Amino acid sequence: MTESSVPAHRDFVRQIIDEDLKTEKWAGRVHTRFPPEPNGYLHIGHAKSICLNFGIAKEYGGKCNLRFDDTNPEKEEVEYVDSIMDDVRWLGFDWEDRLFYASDYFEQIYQWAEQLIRDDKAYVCSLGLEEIRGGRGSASEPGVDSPYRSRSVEENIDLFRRMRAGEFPDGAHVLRAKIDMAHKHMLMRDPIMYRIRHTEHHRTGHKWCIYPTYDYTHGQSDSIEGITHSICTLEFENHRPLYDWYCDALGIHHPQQIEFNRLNLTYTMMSKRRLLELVQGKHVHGWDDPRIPTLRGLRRRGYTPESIRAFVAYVGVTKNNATMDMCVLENHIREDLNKRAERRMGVLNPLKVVITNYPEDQTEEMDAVNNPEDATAGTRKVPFSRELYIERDDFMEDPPKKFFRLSPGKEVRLRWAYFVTCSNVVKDASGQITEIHCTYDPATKGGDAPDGRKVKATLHWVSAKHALQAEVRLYDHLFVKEDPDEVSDASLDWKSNLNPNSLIVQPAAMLEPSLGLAKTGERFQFERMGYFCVDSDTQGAHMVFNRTVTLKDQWSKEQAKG
RNA sequence: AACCCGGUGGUGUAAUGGUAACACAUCAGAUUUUGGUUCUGAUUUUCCAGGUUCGAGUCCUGGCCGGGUUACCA
Repeated sequence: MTESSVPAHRDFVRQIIDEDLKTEKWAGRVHTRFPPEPNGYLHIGHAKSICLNFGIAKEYGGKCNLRFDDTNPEKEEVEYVDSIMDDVRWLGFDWEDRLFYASDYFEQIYQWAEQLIRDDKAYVCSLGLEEIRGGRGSASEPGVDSPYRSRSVEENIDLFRRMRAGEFPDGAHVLRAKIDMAHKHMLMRDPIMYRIRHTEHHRTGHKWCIYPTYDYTHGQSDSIEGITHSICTLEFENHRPLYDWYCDALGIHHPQQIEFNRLNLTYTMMSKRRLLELVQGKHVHGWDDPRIPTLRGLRRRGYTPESIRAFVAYVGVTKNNATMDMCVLENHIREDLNKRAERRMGVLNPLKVVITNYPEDQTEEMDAVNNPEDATAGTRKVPFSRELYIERDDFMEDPPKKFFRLSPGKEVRLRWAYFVTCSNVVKDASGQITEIHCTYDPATKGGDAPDGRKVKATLHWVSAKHALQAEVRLYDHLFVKEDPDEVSDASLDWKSNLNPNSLIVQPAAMLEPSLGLAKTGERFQFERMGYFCVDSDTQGAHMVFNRTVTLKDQWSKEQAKG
């Protein structure tokens, strides 16, 4: 599972590359690329592609390019370009000097289009959008040839040049490949190569008013960059014949397209379109909302790049439709943070405790271990005094059998401090517990009983007068269903499965004072509660923490059983 | 519907014609100054039917089921 170890198992993509190296298909070269369209933010599904492409390049001593697939000016923006570069770097990958844009190749791609026209493999079609669709036929019936299919090379070249020159309005003409209107692949029935769009492009401005389509751009871009293995997701499998057709028709370097399965996760969704809908519909607070699986969201939530890389390596690469359990992702961040995160005490839902036999004005500094998994993390001092806060869930007046924590007459350990026994429960007029009274055993200082007696539970606590009050945001699954698309009746859609409790804010959690020094992004384990990180909303003394993930919790499972 | 691709425990991934395995999840237990961590054990698997073979999860044929595609998006 560790990412440094060389995996014994070779997934099918690596097996293909092994074979290519053996047969010297590419003269020993391995060159991949990660080709995002800058029309949205990257999510953990993209992380799989990034790790695969950059990872393979690294393993084989090859190269991986970052290339923006920016052929549709209507949807693409610089904002996305910048965020994508930032996310790829954050994940831990480096494209060195190989930052490219498909739009850099527009001139070459245009010249190749003229070449195809001259070779009688492309023509300008002046049918309208609906007519083109209609003419394409259907799965059961072949399409019919466009009346413009037999235009002369001269007329095609003239028309195409005038398209480029801006003589025609949007939609007046398109350039189509001349393949076969009866082909069994609908995609091969004279696909569109160029469309007229009088739209400003985020990089080329108004230089172009005709833009090439994905199919007529992607393989050519790969070819120009000398890519050997063009790795993409399964939904492009159908496009491979076209990819191959263009490379062959042009007679240019012809990379091999390989398709792998995309990552799906339970209780969330990866669709760019739906993520956009969540953001624009204000169902979440932006692209970096810690509840959505964008890389920025996960980052803000407290996920480390290491944990995401390890997770992605764990899920593997196949051609199966696969949905990973969210708990597997959560286990990876737990595993990472268990080793690295220092422990602190934080009471999320405070209940006042008075140690009645503890001196009024006394304060003691207790020694606390920072990380039991890492001796080099050292220790810290935690102030202890007569009035404390403990977790409200750690006390029950009338506990069930398997409840080990504090209840009347029961003795528990306060971590790194003393054994205490509950002597009294104080309630308000409505019967709400307002505070509890305990006595402590001075002989148990530090948390060990010299007489060897045991307690069943250890509680975290914070000294009331030393406590740092902070806002803590508790996150849960974005959706209540494993599969957000599962709805009880057809009038409902996936949004009806949004979890109304995916964010619960604790405005006044009580934290141990050492946390006041924590910086934005810093991660801790709040003992017994989970892993937390300092949110970017932190302003001076007003600190905000995000819960990355809870600790595994046997007691909550016990409770769920009823 | 057509075309393309897939079906191995609950989930994901191995086994590359030779004993079906690993991880997570679930359950039970041990250890524990976190009901965390760690450790031990248990439960549960080759879609179906034929064929080839000494031998099939793997190869072949036919079915069944699931997904993708059928855009002037990528």
